[in-house]
Amino acid sequence: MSRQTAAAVQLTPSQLLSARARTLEAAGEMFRTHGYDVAMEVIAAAANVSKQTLYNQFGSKEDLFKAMIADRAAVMRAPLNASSLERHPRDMLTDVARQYYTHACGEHEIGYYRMMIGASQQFPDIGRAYYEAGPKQMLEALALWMAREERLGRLDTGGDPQMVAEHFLSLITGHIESRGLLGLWCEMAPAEIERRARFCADVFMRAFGPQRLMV
Amino acid sequence: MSRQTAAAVQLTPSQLLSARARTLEAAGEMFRTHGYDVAMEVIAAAANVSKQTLYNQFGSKEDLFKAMIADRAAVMRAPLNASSLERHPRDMLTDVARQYYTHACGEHEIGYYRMMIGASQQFPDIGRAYYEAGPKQMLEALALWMAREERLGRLDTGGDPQMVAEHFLSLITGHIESRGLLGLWCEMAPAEIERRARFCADVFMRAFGPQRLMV
DNA sequence: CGCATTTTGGACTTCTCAGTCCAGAAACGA
DNA sequence: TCGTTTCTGGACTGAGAAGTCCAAAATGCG
Repeated sequence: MSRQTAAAVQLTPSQLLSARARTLEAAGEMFRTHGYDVAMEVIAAAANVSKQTLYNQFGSKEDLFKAMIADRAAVMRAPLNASSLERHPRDMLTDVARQYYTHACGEHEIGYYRMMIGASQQFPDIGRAYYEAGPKQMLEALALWMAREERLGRLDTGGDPQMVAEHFLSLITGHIESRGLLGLWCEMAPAEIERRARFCADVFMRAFGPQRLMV
Repeated sequence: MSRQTAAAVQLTPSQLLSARARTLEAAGEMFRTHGYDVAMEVIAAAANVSKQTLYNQFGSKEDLFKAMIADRAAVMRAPLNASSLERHPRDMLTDVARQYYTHACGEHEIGYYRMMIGASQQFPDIGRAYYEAGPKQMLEALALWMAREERLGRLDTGGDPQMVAEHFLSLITGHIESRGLLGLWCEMAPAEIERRARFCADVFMRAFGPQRLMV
């Protein structure tokens, strides 16, 4: 409704994107909140575009959905930046957990995840694509880092960094994700985030720190 | 098709159930494999019943769905039986993990879980009901047990058995569940189940066993 | 057996939604 | 400025599915 005048008044970030990118973003938003069943007319309205244009640009609903997924995949990248690689394992792990609790388990992200899960029944290849673009990346980066730390004698994964990395991620995400997916959302206060992040790192260090003690 | 003659030949368990229970089971099967979007006609066919009967008995699709959920909820019960409560923590925890890997993360169960997640967007109260009938029960039983073990000096949860129980469940379920929900299913061989179950119990005992050592 | 209830199949209505068509408006390139 | 391309909105088609109606068949009960 304010599309014509907005450019003259103020440019929000989304208005700097190409028309196609804006359309994909709106589509993502609609798919996220309404599921795949959302009507094309609704998506068109949300994107401030006519239904015909949607079909001109993307061909079909299925293709629009897949284009949106592909667009999203570029966003999810392994958040293990080089700078944090040099820190002490405990700090590094606390940071990973904190990153997750702060950015990756909000209502939006869980909404996308829920949508992917729903879609993976209808389009099986989408589930795989999402896994490989998201969790798997993260997992591999973490396993690589752990293998290196093990060689440095700062961790002891018993020679299976892959499995240990897998379980560290589980430790962080498991329960929060379950609750979020079922729609039981409760925002975590910063203090709670900090407490949980430290807790995960502590558990991990007690189990895989260098001075392991058999119980 | 074989409904009329089967009774004379052989009674499978499902044929001993009441008509209503059989209908609900078939409905569950269809909802699980096709999602909430299955046509009522399809459900009727799967239940060997006419569409009209479905409406006579359940009123509407939504009501049928909710009746099916309520029926399922009775099935999921906390699998912490009294007998295993007396065992050493490590054995007990290994057992919990083994139970999960053996029974609770198969294609069927994950399918139901996926369906609940999808439904919880459409019917928000269903997500909560499922959580409280399933994961929450399990969690509370585990936390209770941990608190007792802590009083006996066989565990050291640092006074927060609730959070520790939560993270133990995460440890077991997290990654397997993620993969399953996205449709990446890979059956685990018994040896793999055993290895993972022991691994989880070991991690836990190293972190929360009585002789904790600060790293 | 005979009456009441339930089930059946299948036609029917109504609604929603993917996808198409088209004529006029807008945007764009030279 | 002019011609081409793209976008728009709104009507339209066709398919699929929820829910209803009904007369005939089956089932159950006294």
